Amino acid sequence: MDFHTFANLSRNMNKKYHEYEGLDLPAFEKEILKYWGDNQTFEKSISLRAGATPFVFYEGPPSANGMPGIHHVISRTLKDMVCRYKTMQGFQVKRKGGWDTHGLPIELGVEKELGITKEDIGKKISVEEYNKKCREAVLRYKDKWDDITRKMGYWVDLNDPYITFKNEYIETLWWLLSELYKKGYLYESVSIQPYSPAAGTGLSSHELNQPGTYKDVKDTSCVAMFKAVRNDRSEFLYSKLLTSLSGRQAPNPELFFLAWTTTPWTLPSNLGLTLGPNIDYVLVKTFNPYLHNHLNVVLAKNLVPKYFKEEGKDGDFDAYDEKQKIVPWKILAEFKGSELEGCEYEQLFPYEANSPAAIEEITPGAKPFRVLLGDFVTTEDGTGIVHTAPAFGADDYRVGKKYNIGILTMVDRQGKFLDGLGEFSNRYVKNYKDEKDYVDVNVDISVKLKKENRAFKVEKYEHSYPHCWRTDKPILYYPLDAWFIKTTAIKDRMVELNKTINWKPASTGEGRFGNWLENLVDWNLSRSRYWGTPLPIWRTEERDEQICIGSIEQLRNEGAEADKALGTDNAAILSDEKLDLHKPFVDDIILVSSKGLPMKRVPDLIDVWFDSGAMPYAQWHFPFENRETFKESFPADFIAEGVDQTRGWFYTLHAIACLVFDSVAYKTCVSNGLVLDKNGNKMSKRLGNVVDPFKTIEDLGADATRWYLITNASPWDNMKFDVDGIKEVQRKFFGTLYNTYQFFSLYANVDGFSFKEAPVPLEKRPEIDRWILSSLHTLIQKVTAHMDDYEPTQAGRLIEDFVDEQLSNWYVRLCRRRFWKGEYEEDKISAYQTLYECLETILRLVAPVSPFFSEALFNNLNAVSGRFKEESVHHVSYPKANASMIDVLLEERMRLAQDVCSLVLSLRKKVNIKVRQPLQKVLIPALDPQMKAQLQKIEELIRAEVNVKEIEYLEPDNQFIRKKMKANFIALGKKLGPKMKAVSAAIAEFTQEQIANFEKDGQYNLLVDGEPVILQISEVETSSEDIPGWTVASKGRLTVALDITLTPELESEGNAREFVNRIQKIRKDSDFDLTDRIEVKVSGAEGLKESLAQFKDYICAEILADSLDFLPSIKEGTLIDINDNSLNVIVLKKG
RNA sequence: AGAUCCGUAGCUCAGCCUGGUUAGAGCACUACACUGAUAAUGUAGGGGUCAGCAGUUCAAAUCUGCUCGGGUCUACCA
Repeated sequence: MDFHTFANLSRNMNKKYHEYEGLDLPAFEKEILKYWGDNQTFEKSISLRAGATPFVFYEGPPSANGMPGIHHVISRTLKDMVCRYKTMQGFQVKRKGGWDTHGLPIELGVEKELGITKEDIGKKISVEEYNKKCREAVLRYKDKWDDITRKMGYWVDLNDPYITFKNEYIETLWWLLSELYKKGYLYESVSIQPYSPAAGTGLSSHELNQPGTYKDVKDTSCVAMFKAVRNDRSEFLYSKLLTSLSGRQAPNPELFFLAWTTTPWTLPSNLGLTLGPNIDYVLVKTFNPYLHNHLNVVLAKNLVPKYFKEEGKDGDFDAYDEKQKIVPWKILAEFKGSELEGCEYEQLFPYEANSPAAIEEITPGAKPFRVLLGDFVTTEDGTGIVHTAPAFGADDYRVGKKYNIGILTMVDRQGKFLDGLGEFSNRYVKNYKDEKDYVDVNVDISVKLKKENRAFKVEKYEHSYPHCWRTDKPILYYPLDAWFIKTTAIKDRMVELNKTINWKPASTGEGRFGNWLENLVDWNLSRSRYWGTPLPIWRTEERDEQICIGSIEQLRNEGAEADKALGTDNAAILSDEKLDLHKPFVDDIILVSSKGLPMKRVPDLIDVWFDSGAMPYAQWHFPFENRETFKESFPADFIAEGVDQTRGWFYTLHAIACLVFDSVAYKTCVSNGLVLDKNGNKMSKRLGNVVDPFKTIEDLGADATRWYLITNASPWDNMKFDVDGIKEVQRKFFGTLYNTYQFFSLYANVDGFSFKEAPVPLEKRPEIDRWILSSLHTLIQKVTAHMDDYEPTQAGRLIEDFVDEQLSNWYVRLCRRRFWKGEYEEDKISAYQTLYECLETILRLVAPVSPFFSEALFNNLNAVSGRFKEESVHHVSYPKANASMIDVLLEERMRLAQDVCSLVLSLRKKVNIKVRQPLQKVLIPALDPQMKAQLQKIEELIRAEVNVKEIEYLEPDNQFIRKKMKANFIALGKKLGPKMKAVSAAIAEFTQEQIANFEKDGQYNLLVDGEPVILQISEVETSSEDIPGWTVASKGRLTVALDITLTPELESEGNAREFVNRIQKIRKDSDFDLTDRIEVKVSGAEGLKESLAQFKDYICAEILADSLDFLPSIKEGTLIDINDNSLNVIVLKKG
């Protein structure tokens, strides 16, 4: 393989096209990688486009602390392909790489490695030391990533990547945050967040979505009874009761609200009951199923059947006793949730710690223990009444705040009850400490409620509940301070801008992303971690003054003022050499407020997703540097990542762009699906079904892998990855293309074809050349349209079909003789030029998908022809379709020819006559003049291909063939409607005479169900059914009949052809060169002598023989057999 | 729980948007051919309740609804 030296050679008429020993894709690729490296081919692909319209692409930063997997290869193939395509289309496509370096996975990896937990940070290891470890860990696998990037042929600038932990990067983040702060979009609030008491840490949504965090668990659930206070507000309920008093009912009837919970431990923190304003509720009279006393309860009407058996409805209350299974019940009244708003109830678990006095102390002025209304209430579970503990649920918190019911957090951060809760004090609400004899406090709570006539139903309930993926313990929702971005403020704008984005597939944008935007909540930015971007907010201890820092310069200025006013030593921390905008250093900086008070940084870090979403700005250190570069590269024309990034990177990019710049961040977004194993299972290390991309590329080649990933399924469908599929691509597509190239170079080298002659004008080229060129340009048109539409799968499949079906199996097969026979003159040159153009164009078309193979072969071709001055296929322009070369009729009739040949060959097969045996005639009914004209133009080609002497056409009006008519359903269906069935049946029954009349008149009157129907000839399809006495085959409208009579003349020619075939085999077996002349001696060919003599000239021409002699006998010749005649031949190379 | 994608031959996928009467390809399998591209190619064959049910329609793989199965994402599942 020496193609890469071509650049150093001047063009040379004697230069040969490189011929290969075999197809070894991985070997190709190694050569090409070296070539690209030596020649800076990637860099030049950008610099050569200086001044061209930019096509802006953003690289989503991978995290380099894990190994790259095969799923990374698919999205990167997609990205690379688009960028290469756009480059070839004339755009300048810069691709700045990047690394995501902050965040939880990195921290956890480090903790695992060091064998520590979060609590140890700052104790066993200093924050400084810990962050240093993180910084070392983030780029642990960078080499592997760089390696796969290179080997898969992903062109991205790895020399100057953006790295999210750099001060410059963080400075841009701070600037963005300060912009948000100025707009009032950055605020602090208590929020209810997932929290792991076992680990003592809040959990990010990321952590909550680790595989296996949601587990099905059985919890003790309890329908608690909250006793309504009788007052003016509730009197209307009590009045319903009094009218239905019965004998056994106490004079002071009790009335309860039923509320369900799967977390009874939250009940001591209860402060409200929430009802749906539009939900129907009923007041039901019944008995307590445990204590059997009289009860009156309120619950949602829909849920009555869940708690009351139909048999008990309006049952006999007086006859009830405890042994009875059927509990009688009766609906006394019905009302909307809204009618109950403001009703009060008695606290369920009154203790010291949650006493009204305590509530008043925590939240002065709060009015707890009331009925509230909330839209989130459903009647799918529970009772339609939601027990509301503001501390332990986000909905609860929100509705609680709205009604000012206060907040009680009766559980501490270790997950145990506070003091002052009676027998429950200091008990863990779940078994967080792996205590052997842990008694579930939820059960005890439920038992207590039962005993006190406060539980209506207690049972185990199975549901999926989030667990801390590190400790495997259930999380709880817990109130924590957090900073938010008020994304809800610009929700409508985000929705509006989203509609301008070209999503591939559209459903990701409209459905998944659109819905997400519709249900937007404010972005919780806070993370209580160590390794990440610090929130740049400093404030006084009293929290009455705060500042958001937007640049390093501002921080230095503020720092210097503090140094002056407070005598701090910020200057040391902020010096150029020492500056590090991470913990713990930033936390050591003390600023000064306008009142002269010290301000400390709030301890929070920000969500890492903000890091990546800010990359359009931060990668250029905007606005501190590169203002122009940024302007030219925002927003992106194109991004692509896995669909799992919809709520990740796609969202954060969109949100920040909308918030700060009132713009989209990207115009087109391609989201690819997952890569599953070949059985459709998700790849995971645990299952051991992960595919190693290094091995795949090493074994099978990047090009075949890329081609497979692109063409096997649309990128957004989940793909079942199977290496056998890559092997198929290798064999089928690359093998065929390679063979075609080898075929071309074999003969082009023999004839010295180097495209030095002027192109043969199209009109002078034979039909088949014009056809393949027409098909080629049609292909270019379609492929370009698909590529522009980000539908590479469609484009790739079309190319595959062209290479395999059209170019290789039709054009080359039919044209073989033109390359090896005859002189080097116009027809042959036309063939070379045509095939050359096809190859060259295909290689340019596939270059974005399979960059290596196309580079190698393109350069091989170009090294000889010198048609392009560019040194890489990736620098040349993408082929442009030339409409004047497209001839639709020509393409149509070639399809017709292919069909005719296929039918004739199948007939030959049926009667067992070899293709080498010539036959006299094929009969084809020409159903209309157009069809006949089309067939006549390709007659010669058909005759040669199927080895028949003549083609005879049967005119439309001949009486010879039997015809068949079929309704044209599309045309007739609309016209006839319900009569369709009857008419189509009638048409199918037409006699030959009826058909003939129909064809003659052009229309036909039919009587269907007594009603006349006039059929036009265009409303039916005619085909020939049979030609009596002939062997026929048909496909659609096309029918062919083959004359299978073998005359002695034909047999004789057949013998001659067989003989040629045998001699050719001997030539080949003897390793003769294509051009070697031979002498042939034959003996024992008595039965064939006449045939061979008759076709001697033909035979000699075919086998390049100077003589063909018949001898009485031959010793040591080769014994061959032709049509049951055996003969002995000697084939000698001359000279 | 919600959203979304997917379900067509043993396997990988077309076809569905825009309904039309024998549902196609490739791989694999079987048989027979062909052979100066040969680790290729051709022809033929077997192989399908188009996940299921219901509806709309003269006509449904195709449109609608529901159900089931698989994947993913999301979740404030009380």
